Amino acid sequence: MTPELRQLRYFVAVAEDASFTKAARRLHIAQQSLSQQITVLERLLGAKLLQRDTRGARLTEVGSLFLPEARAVLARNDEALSVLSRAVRGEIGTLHLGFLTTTANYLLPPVVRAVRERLPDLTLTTDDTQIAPLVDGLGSGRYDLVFTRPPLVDGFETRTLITEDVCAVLPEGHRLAAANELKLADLADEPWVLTPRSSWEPWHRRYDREFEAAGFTPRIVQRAATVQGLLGLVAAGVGVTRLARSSHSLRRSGVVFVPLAGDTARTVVAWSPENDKPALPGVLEIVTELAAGTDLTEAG
Amino acid sequence: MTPELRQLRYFVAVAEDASFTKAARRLHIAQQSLSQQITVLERLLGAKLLQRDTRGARLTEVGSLFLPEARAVLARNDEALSVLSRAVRGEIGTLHLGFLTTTANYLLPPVVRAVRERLPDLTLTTDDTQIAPLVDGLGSGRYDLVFTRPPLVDGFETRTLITEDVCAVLPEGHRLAAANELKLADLADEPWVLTPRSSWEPWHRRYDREFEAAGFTPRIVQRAATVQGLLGLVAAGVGVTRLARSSHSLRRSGVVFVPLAGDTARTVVAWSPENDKPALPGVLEIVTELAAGTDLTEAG
DNA sequence: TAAAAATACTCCATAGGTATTTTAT
DNA sequence: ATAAAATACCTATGGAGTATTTTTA
Repeated sequence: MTPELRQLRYFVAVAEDASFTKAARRLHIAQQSLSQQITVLERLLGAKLLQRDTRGARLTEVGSLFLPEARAVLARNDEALSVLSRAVRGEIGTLHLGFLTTTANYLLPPVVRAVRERLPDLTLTTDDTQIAPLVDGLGSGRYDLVFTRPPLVDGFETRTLITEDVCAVLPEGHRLAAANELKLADLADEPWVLTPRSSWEPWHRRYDREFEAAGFTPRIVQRAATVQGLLGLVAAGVGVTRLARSSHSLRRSGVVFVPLAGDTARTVVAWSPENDKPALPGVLEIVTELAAGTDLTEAG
Repeated sequence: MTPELRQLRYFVAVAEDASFTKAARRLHIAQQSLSQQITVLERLLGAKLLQRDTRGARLTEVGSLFLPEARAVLARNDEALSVLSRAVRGEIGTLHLGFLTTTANYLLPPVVRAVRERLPDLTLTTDDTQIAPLVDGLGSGRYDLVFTRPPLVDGFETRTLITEDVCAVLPEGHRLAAANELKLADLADEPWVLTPRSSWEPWHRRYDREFEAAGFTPRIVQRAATVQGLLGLVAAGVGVTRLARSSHSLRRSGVVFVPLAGDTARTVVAWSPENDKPALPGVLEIVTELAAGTDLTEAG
């Protein structure tokens, strides 16, 4: 049998006060109870720790060798509780961040920097990938927070970080390239390049509604899975497309971005409501403040 | 409130087995009791440590941060118990050795060497002084073991380490200096030098008896408190005295040691029967073996 | 439905309280 | 005679057991 922390605490108290009576007062228990507990402890350990006499109690040699040990066990326990408390407050731990490839470009560096500054003992991992594995990873717990573009799927919480213009993306020299602003309907007769439907159905369902609202069905001449791919096709004159303004940072030559009137795109941070990692709220707070205080699309 | 070691042990067991049922079996308690204790622990700590589902239990993030902490507390406790056990076995601790000045000369180095070799983690302090403070220190606890010459006073345990000849100490050129052996009565008419009675009454009471048995009362012409002092007086021709043969190591010129027939002196190690330092029996054993195996008076 | 954990209850071991005795100065 | 600890006895908290229910794959 091994002692309990309570008994070690009692022993340390008696040793410190060299008196059962004083120690009992300090511990808010009766002297008799303390006396009994120390007796139990000594029997448990198979060693006399204290020499009692009529003026109090003194440590035996074994007791004085054990005292620092008992203190160390209690101190280690305090340390454990302190680590736990930091963990509960979300100051330590690990958070896995996932970025949509197109947003990683400008979002990842300031986000990581801001979090590391405010929560230096929190370990962050980052990853950037396509929308489908991102959402999948959020559901499976591979990511705790993902930075992406809605719509996602039901069952996740989101918070909007950035709202930005959506632009028509035209090859340089295109007849509409000089316009200050366009409407989606202006591009009704253009050849289009878009991402494959399979890349993320929710996006494409929204596109469907928006094209329908603009009164046409786009003639899709080619598909490319990535924004870089789309930009390449536009630059090559294969067709036009429609992208958030910040995508401009991925390719600045051969293409022209013209705002589409009234068309905006949101960048959100999303998480699972079942994810109870204590660091989540704090990091969300940091990220929200960051987005409110700076134009993050400028970072790219 | 802070958890008890038992609860930490339970938590670690569940975490290791990822199952309340398996852990409960291993801990020899019912699953229901274990479940209840972990619930209490979690409420106590204000944190969910384990995520339960139908196939067992997994650590939450907070739980996995706390697990190594809990293990560390338990490990520190084991360490404390191991230190205690070494203390009880007398392998660690401090022992204060006191040597009678005249014996320190040849006894201290081999004793300290032998103890340090067999009990390397035992701290020894050594001191050499006159018989009176030595015996006083043994009673007050300032010394745990003293190496001295009997008789002491009642109330101490002793073990004989060395028995050696007692010699008449004569100045060089004395008329009896060439004898192989003398009797105490042969020195009845000599002028004597002795230690002061006040230095240690029990010795002097024995001297009284021995001189009486030899049929004379010595004519004491001078007193000196130390053996070195007596030897100086003898060398100066002031008088003769009587000392253990090993005292020869303190002064080899100007004096002659002639064995006194049938007269022996013992060197003992003494301790208080109230002294319960665990290291005492082991050190006594070592010292006794040392004395049995070597002629310690040769060391001087 | 099956396997695991949670809940409800019961029991009893023991921490802690009160009264008193013992011990050493 | 006093001050401290030990002892004896009582109470009640809570640890552990048994029976049962709940939950989820």
